[in-house]
Amino acid sequence: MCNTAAMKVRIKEVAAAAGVSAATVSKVLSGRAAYAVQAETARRVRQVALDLGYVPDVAARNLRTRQTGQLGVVLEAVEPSEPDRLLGGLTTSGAVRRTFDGAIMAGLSDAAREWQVPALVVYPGVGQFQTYLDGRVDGLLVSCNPLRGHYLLSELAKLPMPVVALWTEAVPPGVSMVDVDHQGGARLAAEHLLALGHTRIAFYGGGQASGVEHFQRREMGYRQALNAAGLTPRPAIHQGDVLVEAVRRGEVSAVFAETDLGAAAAVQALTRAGLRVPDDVSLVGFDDILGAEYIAGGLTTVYHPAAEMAARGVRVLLDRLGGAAATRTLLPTRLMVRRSTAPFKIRG
Amino acid sequence: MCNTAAMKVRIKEVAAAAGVSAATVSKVLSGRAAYAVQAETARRVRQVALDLGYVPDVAARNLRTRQTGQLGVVLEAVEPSEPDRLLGGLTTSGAVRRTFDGAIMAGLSDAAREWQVPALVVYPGVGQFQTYLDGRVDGLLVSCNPLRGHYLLSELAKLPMPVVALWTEAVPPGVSMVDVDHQGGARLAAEHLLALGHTRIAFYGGGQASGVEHFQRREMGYRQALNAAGLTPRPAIHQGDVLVEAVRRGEVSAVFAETDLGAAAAVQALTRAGLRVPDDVSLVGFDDILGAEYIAGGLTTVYHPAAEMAARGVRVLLDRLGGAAATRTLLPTRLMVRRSTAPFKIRG
DNA sequence: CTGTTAGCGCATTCAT
DNA sequence: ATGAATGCGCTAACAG
Repeated sequence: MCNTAAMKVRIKEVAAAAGVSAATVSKVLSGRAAYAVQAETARRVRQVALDLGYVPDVAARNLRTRQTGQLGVVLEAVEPSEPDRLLGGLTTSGAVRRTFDGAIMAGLSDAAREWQVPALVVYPGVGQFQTYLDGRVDGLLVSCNPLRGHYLLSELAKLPMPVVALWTEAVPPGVSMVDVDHQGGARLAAEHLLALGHTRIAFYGGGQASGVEHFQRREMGYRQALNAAGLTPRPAIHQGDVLVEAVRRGEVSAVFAETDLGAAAAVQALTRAGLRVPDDVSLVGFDDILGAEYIAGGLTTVYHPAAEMAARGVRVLLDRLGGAAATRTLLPTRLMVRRSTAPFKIRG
Repeated sequence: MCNTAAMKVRIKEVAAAAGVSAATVSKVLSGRAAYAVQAETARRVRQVALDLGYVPDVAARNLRTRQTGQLGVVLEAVEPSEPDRLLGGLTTSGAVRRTFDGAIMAGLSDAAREWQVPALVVYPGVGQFQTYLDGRVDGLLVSCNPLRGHYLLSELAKLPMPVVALWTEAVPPGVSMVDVDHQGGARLAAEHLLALGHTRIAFYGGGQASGVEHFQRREMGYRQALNAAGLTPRPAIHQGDVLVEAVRRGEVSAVFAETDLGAAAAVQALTRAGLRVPDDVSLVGFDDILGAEYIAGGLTTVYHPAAEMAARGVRVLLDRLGGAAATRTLLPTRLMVRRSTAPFKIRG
């Protein structure tokens, strides 16, 4: 039976209805055994609280206990009017990060549910970092913008609360970090192409020049795999027409694109030039974006565990709140083999 | 100068340092002119507060004022273990809604920033709807899952706080609603094809059977446009091979796909059958998803203003908190003409 | 115009 | 094992 009147019930009313004091109600509902309330009393209090639809007032509790159990979420992606910018040689927009943020929120929510976090608090503006001292949250999860995360992080690190950075490996001391293993994922992609017999493998993307940490790591992984196979990686290709020429000349039989969107752009350039994937050239992407199964009839790509990363971030933050030291975590990726890669064969 | 020690400063300390009472500090920082504090005193107080890095404690303020200024966000999409399901005849996964939720969060954040909402509160589990009575939020924004939104909404409508539903038109009385004009968008798509001279236009998707409100509206818009042109809409096509056959037989020269993902699937089926877009058949999608410019070399589609919808939701909720009545809003869409549509011509 | 007083609702002493 | 008293930090009402 729940009170359908929906008027808010106070602890005093529960106490009165149960014939005990407010203190006892508080003790019972705290759930802590240390308080030692008689079993029968506890049962009755719980029943009455349920009947009355009692929900403890969070503001009062937070004021009293000086903590909230709430975790703050800083989504840099949702900063105002992010200009379109060049990523991996491709013009993309805020849409990329919005997609990413959805996965982040899903992961955070799942983990919060699992670990009984009562609420996630999203501050709309990053604003003054002092804002985070308003007592709304006990700790902070920061989904970093690769292009700007570092300055913000160094500010947030000064706060007297634990901070966990997501999606970057470059964090100040004392800040925990959870990132996807971009380098390892890139290695997986390149090794897949090597295993198919390809030796002329190009990296298609913005390369080091883009200045994006993740993309640099992806390129490093690619180079690492080729080096390990005794091959000399060729310089990254940034433009579709250059790629087309290289394939035409037989200099390239397989391509690892920095991102799935980059792979889609590559497919478009190749297709317009009359080249086919995977018949004329094999192609691997990175991210496994929505729709990847429709790129080149099914893009082989590296799954990017964004939601899992966020979920892990919650766990890491809770551990820190429990007294653990700052940690560094790299999440493994997974190769999704589809139809855009094929064994190497001499072109006829 | 800001206090780098980051120890929390209380209102009393600000008051002492400024040589006034705590009440005066409160009045000054409230910003309300009604309190009439002497200009010089106010200036001094503000300066001291800044110097000391004073940030008012939210828990205390909320307890005293009995409100928080915070808006609750219910993202049904991020419920646990959403199973993959059939949407519009296509198997999609939580990835679809994650993408959507990212846009929602971006829109909410932008609007919250603009309208000075201090924080958005995301409850991890939908749980008991009574939970929302915990005093964390003054009102609720509900991003509805088209397949389950209605039951939850009817529960939330009972809460003694304003509720704004996003992404559904079917709301209980007293609940405000903001949705995208799916029907109008579909009309735009169909009218575009009609204007290009097409008369044999198919609807590709799950159709009424899918039970998804939005898709039903999209199909209705399509039928409306065809009827208005004096044409009789043919039954929706749900499967790629059926579509291929219809095109081959010349029964269909243009397709309006329920979603961009559906359009991508159509492209795949058509391409495999040797049919080309737009040479053999024109194609319009809906949603303008990330990567739409790479579908069929650039998919003509209807832009789905998810972020704008969310932003409007914030405004609507704030108005309700200000005393306004519940409202219903439909957001206009926009046709994105790219390269997948071409004028009708007899096939050679 | 400014200060004093009095709680908001709860969790925690410390008595009993 | 339970209850009375206390105060978390702030703002609203009132007095001066």
